Amino acid sequence: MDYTLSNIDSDKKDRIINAAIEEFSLYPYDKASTNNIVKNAGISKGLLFHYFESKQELYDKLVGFVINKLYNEISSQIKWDEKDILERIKHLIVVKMKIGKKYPHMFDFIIKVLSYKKSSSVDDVMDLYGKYGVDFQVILSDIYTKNIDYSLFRKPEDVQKNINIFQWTLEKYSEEKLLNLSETDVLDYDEIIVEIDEYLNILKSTFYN
Amino acid sequence: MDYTLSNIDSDKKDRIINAAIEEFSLYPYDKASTNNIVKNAGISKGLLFHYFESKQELYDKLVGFVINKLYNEISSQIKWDEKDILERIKHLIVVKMKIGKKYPHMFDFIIKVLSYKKSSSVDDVMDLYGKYGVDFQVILSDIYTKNIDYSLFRKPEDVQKNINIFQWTLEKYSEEKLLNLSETDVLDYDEIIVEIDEYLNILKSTFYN
DNA sequence: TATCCATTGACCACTTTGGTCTGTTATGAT
DNA sequence: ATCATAACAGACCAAAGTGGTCAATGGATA
Repeated sequence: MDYTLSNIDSDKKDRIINAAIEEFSLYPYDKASTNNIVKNAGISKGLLFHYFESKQELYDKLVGFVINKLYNEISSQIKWDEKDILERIKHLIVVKMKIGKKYPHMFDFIIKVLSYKKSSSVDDVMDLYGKYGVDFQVILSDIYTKNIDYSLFRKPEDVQKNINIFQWTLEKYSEEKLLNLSETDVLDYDEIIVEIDEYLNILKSTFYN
Repeated sequence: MDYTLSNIDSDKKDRIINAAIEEFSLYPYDKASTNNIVKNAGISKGLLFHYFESKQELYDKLVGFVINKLYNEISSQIKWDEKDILERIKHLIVVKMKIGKKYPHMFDFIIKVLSYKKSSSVDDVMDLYGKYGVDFQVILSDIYTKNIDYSLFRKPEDVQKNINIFQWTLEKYSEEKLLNLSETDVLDYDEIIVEIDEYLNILKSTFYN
């Protein structure tokens, strides 16, 4: 399976991918329109079906591409030697925001895919899902557990709930940040990290020793 | 304007409302299908257009009905004499969960409506939005500010961020609770309140004097 | 019996659907 | 220069879906 869709010219490829991701993240498979995709990608109907033999194949390849991309992006950027779970979460949030800025609908798309999980008829993609979808979710959970120093917490009996508070706080923070963003806005990550750090300090000073 | 849609038989009314809310919360106006609505409501096409003269009127009346319903439900159940913001938020969350259980898609629907805010051509509904949509958002903000005792906070300089942490934590909690719920499940509110109280205790003991 | 209105679903004109096909242009090897 | 092959366009197709209509039915009330 070709995760990169590399036989297509790079610029056009990005336009197709982005248009398709947007369409499939906006609407469920049946309501997603290939007409919209070609319109937004700025290509002809014929070309789309020259590259992909059907709407289904386009969708399947897209899932493969996106899961692969996210997996690589996240796993390569997480600092596994960081033992403080708050720093881990912060790092994940920033990575997610960066990806979300470049591919605005990638996360919506993959969340939809993983939650529906409706079996694809194409074996190749089920394999792919088994291979990467599972790994993808494993790595997400590893971030919160692997090599974490739980002795930092003031109250050992509340560790799980504390972690939830950490996670929920930072997730909502980034959601709201991305939500109030117009198309052309540029994210100032330094500024964001400063703001996140303020929350981190509050959380650390109250929940850690 | 008839907020109750009361000329329709109550049982059938609920089915139509729920089916329409679901369809409009799932898809944007153009992609929402009246065929789906009548199918899910278990009525004939003719009957829908007997009650509502067009798809647009159905949508407009629905917006009025839902905003009115939410406004009344929330404003009547909030305890305005409660000075602890955490208790306020907790109460709001529980109310939201109860509404979300009876009308599963009402909140998705209204969030979509309020965020798009695309001007309706029907004056009546713009008035309605001006009247209730604004009030609705005012009341939501009042919950977090009106008659709140801020002296409870340990660190006065962090009050706003602390409140954000409270809000985000409890919102995410309820979102996840409702998300992992199958259609037939019954919500045990006593149990939920116990669980929320555990979070409240943690937050109070760390952020309050 | 006559009136009335809720209710049905076949039906309409129109749009949109995924996909095809023929033709044209660009590329690049010989 | 030639020829093959790929890239690309867009008119076109049958099929499905769209919002909306309307004559017909059935049940209730007077």
